[in-house]
Amino acid sequence: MTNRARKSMTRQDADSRVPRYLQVASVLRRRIRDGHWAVGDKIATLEELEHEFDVARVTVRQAIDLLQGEGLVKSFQGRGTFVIKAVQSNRWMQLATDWESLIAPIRDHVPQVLPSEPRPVPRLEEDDGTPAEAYVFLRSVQKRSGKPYAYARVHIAKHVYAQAPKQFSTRVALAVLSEIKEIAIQRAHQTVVVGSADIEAARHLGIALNAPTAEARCVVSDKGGVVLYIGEITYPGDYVRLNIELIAQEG
Amino acid sequence: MTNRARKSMTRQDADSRVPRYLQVASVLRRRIRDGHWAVGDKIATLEELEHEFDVARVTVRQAIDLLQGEGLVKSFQGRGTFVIKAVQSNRWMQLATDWESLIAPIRDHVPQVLPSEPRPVPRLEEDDGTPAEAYVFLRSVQKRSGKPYAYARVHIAKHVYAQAPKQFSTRVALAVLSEIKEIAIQRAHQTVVVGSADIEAARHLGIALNAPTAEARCVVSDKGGVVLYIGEITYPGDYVRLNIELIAQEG
DNA sequence: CTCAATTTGTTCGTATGTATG
DNA sequence: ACATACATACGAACAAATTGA
Repeated sequence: MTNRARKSMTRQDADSRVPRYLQVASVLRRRIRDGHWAVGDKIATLEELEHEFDVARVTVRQAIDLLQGEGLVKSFQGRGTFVIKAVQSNRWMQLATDWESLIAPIRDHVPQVLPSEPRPVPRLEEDDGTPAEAYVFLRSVQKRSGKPYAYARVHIAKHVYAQAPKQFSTRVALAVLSEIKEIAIQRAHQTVVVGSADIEAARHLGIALNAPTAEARCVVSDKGGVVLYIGEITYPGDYVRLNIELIAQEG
Repeated sequence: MTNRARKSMTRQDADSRVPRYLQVASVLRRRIRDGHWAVGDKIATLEELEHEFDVARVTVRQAIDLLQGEGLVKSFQGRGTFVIKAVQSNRWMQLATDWESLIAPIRDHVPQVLPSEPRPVPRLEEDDGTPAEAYVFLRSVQKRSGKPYAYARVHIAKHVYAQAPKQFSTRVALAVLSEIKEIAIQRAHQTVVVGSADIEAARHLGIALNAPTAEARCVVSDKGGVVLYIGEITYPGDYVRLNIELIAQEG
């Protein structure tokens, strides 16, 4: 590698061994997605991009060839490279921030249940509550128009599961849970972190190993503080969006 | 590439051109981080990993060499590879879900203000409110023990900025905003999505181009529905954590 | 119409990285 | 550790198409 290339590297070196042309490609893809360049626009010239990213001509080309393969842009000799397609309109799987809006949209979803052996209950955190005596473990994939958008690993307290076993294996667990009259939910909370796809998640969501994901962990407990439900749900990173009202609008 | 390797690839092919040994390394790193293997534990054998990831032995070694370079594990001929260091304890920069807990922790933070030319106000969405007449644009980086954890681009309505210009250039804008008595905040909301670092963000946060990030967009408006503040804040993905109470616990 | 500037397309040689068996 | 194949990345030079003066 030349000195010039080295110079532009900082301490991200270690992580940043992702091929340069892929890095460049994603930045360009993002600019198109974010409307920096609209459909019909001419994007920056090879030379400009060369300088901006401090890479060789051929490397920029390689990136643009990728986008061209995706049908996003088209290059014309002597004229430039033009955006010919907008990207992703069906984005955003809304992640809920309150119980009702969490349940409502998934009430009628039909998860595709995956075969699963029992799995030890994930460690509960201080705050979560006290564990139930036994749990049933379920795994499923949720799809929307054929595309998977969520991979769920769910533990349900055995005595809860027993009240509607068929329901739990054909519908979204949280929806079922919310409908069982016999149980009184005292608390439900959710933690969301940015993660990256492990082998399982990559397979079930059809994304690359290590692709960015949002990992939600939802815990529901009853009046006694007993944890009834623990759901770990992985979403592809580019689907998820969270809306949070910090100070709510009045009327 | 051999047939064997090809076989294990699905449609993620396109994205998954990231070198295999890097993919393997991150998965292993993650397992250690998540406690799948604790300090002192022997991790899976080369042979097991070979089969799990369907790569050649040398490729697994390459991944393990990386971790060894990071001081995470150590291999012993004839014995196996052992975890010798836990990873990341100071994780989690809590992202707030209500106004008070958003403000409180950053009240005393001292942002490092970056030079910046004026920038057009980002497009407001339907829901956001009506724009003010003019905005002041500020950029800053927030650090914690030397490490940057947030890169902020902020627009503040000019008439608000004018009430405490010095404050705004030395303290976190939201904190200042919340203290100005003359203005009545009617609404504040925040949107969080999973993104990836562009050139700017990568530079200021010291992470790799395209590394996963959390992108928060916070909008504050006054009684008249005029937008006083628009903050776009980028966090490194592995710092951010959101806690959401869906059904709050009572006393 | 010609000329120069701009911009993409193509090719060569070289070096290093990745991955297999 | 070795031999092999292919991918990534650089720089540089030149070709070909387009545009506008």
